[in-house]
Formats: sequence, C-alpha cells, structure tokens
Amino acid sequence: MTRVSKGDPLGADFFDRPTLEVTRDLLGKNLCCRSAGQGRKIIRLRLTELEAYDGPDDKACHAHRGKTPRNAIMFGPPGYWYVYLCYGVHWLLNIVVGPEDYPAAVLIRGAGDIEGPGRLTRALGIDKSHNHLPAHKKSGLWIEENGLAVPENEITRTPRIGIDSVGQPWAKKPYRMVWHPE
DNA sequence: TAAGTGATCTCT
DNA sequence: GAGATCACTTAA
Repeated sequence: MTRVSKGDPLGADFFDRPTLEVTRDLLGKNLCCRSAGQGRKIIRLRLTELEAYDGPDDKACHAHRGKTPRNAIMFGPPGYWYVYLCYGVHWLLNIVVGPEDYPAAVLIRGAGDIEGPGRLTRALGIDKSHNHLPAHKKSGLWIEENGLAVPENEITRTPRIGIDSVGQPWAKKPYRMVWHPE
C-alpha cells in the first residue's frame, strides 16, 4: 500500500483490499467535505461508525442480486462514493471497496460527533451529486490520513442495523464497527 | 411505535 | 405501469 502522510488523501489502493480490513482501517480517518456554500470551507470529521457490505453472497449487500443501474458503481474500481436515497428521505453514503467486479462497500454511519447515516449526510449537504465522486483524491468529498492509530480495545463490533429481513447468517454478522475514543 | 417519503426493482 | 420494498429519522 502506498505510504500516505497525515493530511494526504488515502490512495486508491487503500480501498483495494478485503472489505473488513478496509472497514477496520477506516476508523479514525478523516472524512473531508468541501462545503458548497460561500467560503468553501473544508469540514473534517473522524470516522467513528461503519458497516461492511461484502460482495455478491452477502444478502444485505445491494449487489447480491446482481448489477442494476443503482448499484453498478459497486462493481467498478474501489475508492468511489456510492450515494443513494433511502426511504425516500435520507441520503446514505458508502465507499466502494475491493477489486473491480467484486461488489462491496462500506457504509458510513457516523463521523465526528454526528451519529446516524442520514443525519451525517444532511449535516454535510451530501446528496446524489456526490455519487461516483472519487474518495481517494481531493474532490468535493474525500478521506484523509490523520495519523491516528485506533487500538482494538476501543472498537466495538455488532450486527449491522436495519437488515433483519435478510435472514441468517447475514443479519447477525458483526460487520458494524464503532470506535469509542478514550 | 408508527408514519412519512420517493427512488428502485420486480413483476404484469 | 402497478405494487412491494427499503442499509432511516422524528415525533408522540
């Protein structure tokens, strides 16, 4: 993996690894968002809550029934945002991971002091205009190294939220990771 | 605890 | 085209 220093965007190859590994390593990284309004200020938030959606066999993964116009981005190269509207109300933010043609993504559920995937996107003004943007370089939305090492004992793993209907064993896999900073 | 909300997908 | 589904949030 390419070495990146504090403040640099994570390289595309950071995301080109096994889904759970990328999810684990994303905890504590900075989610960076260039606001669209006046001033174009950059907001930086540490990633605290993530969920892995891992490939065609994962029944909770949008791509488990094959490629559709919506989820096609997941079949593409890693390091790109996958943004979609949930329940007609909330934009949900994911990043595509793993090799091309392997549909996997990491859902960003919380960052900084914002908890909840729909709240996060609302707070940052993220919507479909961010879909397909690169996360591995300074676009309107990207992820930066910040030099933090998140220790295992500050990470909690739980089943993913809101996917009970997919049945076992996928509904109970501990693919949700939450960082509780000391 | 239940409703709001609308794109997306799977059938006709 | 119609109907079911849905990785959520809020107010009650």
